[in-house]
Amino acid sequence: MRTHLCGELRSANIGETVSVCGWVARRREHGEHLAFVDLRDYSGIIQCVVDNDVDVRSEYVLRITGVVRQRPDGTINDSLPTGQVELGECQVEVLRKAEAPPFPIDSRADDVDEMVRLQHRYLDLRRDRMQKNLRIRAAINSSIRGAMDSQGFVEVETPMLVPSTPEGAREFLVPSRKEPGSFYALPQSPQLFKQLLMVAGVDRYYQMARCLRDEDLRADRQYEFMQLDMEMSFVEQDDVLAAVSEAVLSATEAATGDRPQSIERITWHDAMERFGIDKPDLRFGMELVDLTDVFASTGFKAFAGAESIKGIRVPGAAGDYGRNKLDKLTDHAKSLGAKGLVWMKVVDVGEGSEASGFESPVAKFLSAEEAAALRSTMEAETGDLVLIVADEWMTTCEVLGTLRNDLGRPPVHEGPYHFVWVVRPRLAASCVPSAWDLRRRSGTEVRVLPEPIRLRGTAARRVRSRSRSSGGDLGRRREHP
RNA sequence: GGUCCCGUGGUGAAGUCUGGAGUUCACGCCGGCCUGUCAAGCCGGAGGUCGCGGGUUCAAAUCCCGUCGGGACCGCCA
Repeated sequence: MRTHLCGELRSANIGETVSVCGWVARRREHGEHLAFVDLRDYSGIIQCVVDNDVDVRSEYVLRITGVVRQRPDGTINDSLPTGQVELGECQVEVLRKAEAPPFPIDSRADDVDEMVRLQHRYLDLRRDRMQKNLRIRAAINSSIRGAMDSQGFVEVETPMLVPSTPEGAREFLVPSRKEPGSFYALPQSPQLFKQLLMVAGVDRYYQMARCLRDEDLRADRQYEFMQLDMEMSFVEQDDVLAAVSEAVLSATEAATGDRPQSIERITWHDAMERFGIDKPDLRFGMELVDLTDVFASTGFKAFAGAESIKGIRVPGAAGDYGRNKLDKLTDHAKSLGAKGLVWMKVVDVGEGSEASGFESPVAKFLSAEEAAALRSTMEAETGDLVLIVADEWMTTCEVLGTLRNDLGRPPVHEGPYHFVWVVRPRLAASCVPSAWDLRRRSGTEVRVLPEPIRLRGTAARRVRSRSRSSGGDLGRRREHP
């Protein structure tokens, strides 16, 4: 019925007689015997030159047979991949007429109420953006399956109709026909039964699993979503990370066209030290800088004796922050648990300027040596804004980590992606054994490190753009851990 | 379970606080003009139970109460 897709016609096709099928994206009339029809299919748009007495309107389904020809000088459209050519001598066959659509079938529909889009889902999905979403998703799933298959994983689907499990999110319930009053539960996570597969010797299992959770919605949360679930036998942590990394890198390549070199690894402790959060966004700098040594013997009361003093440098931001905004930042820091926030603007040293090189309410409490050491340690330059917190280690890290994200983070979807494994998570909130507050589930294999006593798990989580996107752990499998 | 916001021609908004004729803007739609446009241009036109119900008022899109629908957030989310 057709010889080409609309979006694939190029200069190389000039002179060929082709047939294309698609929907009328737009019609531009120019007089009695000239009109342009933009025909659209999932691959793109091709401009067709037709006689104006042809009765076609928006979203009519057509088959057009014509000759590919170079567009006349001055009429080339660089914003279209097919913009060098057009279809002439067109024979137009109306396959199906259409009513005027309730909303534009292009990017303008992004602003239309979602309920309206859902009422006419077939029109919404006809849009370029939605077509691309469907195809990217398919490509990602395919690449993940390829990566898992090539590493010897066996895809096994686990049951959807199961008994309820006590833990976790609320489950959707399905009434039983044969036993009135009884219900099946739909799995809120796929790992039911998968350990059976390990015990049975399947060795490597995976599943593109649908998860169903009957929890209240949020903008980024749905009742159902997909997870890559996997389980491996006879392995150490490196084996697990390597296997998942392969799937992640393949999926990224499928989605973006670029394959990251690798996924770097950072310990939980380093993540807190450098970024103040256990899911750091590595797309930008502004790392936390430790200043505890700089102020080890300071006379400034707010710093003296603090367990941890750290700072972040906001490049060139001094001019953007007046007293009012800085007061709000300080209040924000306090609401996050800090005792206070010290801000310092970096100014020129020398004639007519602050002798310390800092403009700040607390500059006068710093010695010349401390000011110089602060400046060099922070690698601060004129015009920068330096924010300092002195508190208990965890508080210092978390407060500055939050400020770092608030002040420096790019928009969520701004690439390139920067993946990182966070390993050796801290399992307890306190280092005092009597106050241990276990933060992860009990199945995790625990290694107790000496001096000082800290619990370290073998769990790992993968982070992308500050969002946790995967996690897991090595379970206890030995008689005596 | 809770807090807040929004429902106005097919679409998106303004009008609501401070009541006074269904008023306005952009897009779309219909008709006309137009031979190189490309989210074409110019001229004209049609199209609305202001979500629904009740109340206040001489008068309600506008104020009050209720209700339905949608959204954001809190709780919740191994």
